[in-house]
Amino acid sequence: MVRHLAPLIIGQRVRGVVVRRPKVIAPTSVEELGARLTGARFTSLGRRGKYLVFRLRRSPKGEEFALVGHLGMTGRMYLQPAKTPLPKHAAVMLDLGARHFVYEDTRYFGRLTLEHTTLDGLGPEPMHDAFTVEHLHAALRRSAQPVKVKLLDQSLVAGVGNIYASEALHRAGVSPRRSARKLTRAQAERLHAGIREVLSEAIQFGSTIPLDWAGTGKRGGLFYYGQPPESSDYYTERLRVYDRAGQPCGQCGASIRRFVQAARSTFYCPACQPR
DNA sequence: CACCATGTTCCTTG
DNA sequence: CCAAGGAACATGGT
Repeated sequence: MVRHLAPLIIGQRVRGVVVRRPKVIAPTSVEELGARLTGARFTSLGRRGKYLVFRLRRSPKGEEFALVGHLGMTGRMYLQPAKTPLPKHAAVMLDLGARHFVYEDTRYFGRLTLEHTTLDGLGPEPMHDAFTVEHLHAALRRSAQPVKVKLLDQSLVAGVGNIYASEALHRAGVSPRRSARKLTRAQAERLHAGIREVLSEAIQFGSTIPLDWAGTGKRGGLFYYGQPPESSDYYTERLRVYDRAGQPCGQCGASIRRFVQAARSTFYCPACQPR
């Protein structure tokens, strides 16, 4: 998403701001967001964990400030022609002149705010050098929680969500039920590799297929993980366990199982990931 | 009607 | 102070 949006918005000037759901900009107020953004230009766009970090400044030599976005589970961010009406669940719209930047979110779990201190609590980027096997192993040792639950902790490593937590554990051959502190060094190594593999492939996948950035397609915009439609070369199945309960494991043929941990679904292969 | 959903934060309990 | 568990947030799909 960052790679898609960056060239579209960098250099663009915000002419106006419309907030339809004040909740998503909290604790920033509607007045504050409008005052800060109106007249400012985007200078860069980056990402930290699951957060998008927009940088803007109000004049060529003015001080940069950050606008932080998060998509929650159903968020979408895209540009559309200025004349196109806003979607039903548009949360925020930034008027860029000929085009409008739209943040829509059916469940309104996401954010687009000037508040950025939440970034300080994030763990290392999984694809950066700071995320080492040693870091992962040491961080896991401090908790008795099941390893799957710990992978969702964004202070341990930033950016692994519920889908990829199950996927990474399957690649590592580690049971999601295993207590984090009981992982061996060898398991931590495989999990470290599994996390990087699954994220690399997901990013590769996302940049290879024509994603529906406007979220208007049937398969819902940002990414797709269901059954591949009959006549499409794009949507080859890529998830090995997530949402595949009852289906055979691609590695061993055993039936994939689902159970609930910390109120989230976990999927695993009982044969490849024994307790 | 019941249950499920890609996430985070807040509250309570120990 | 911390860890852990559960509810809350809000809407739509099955």
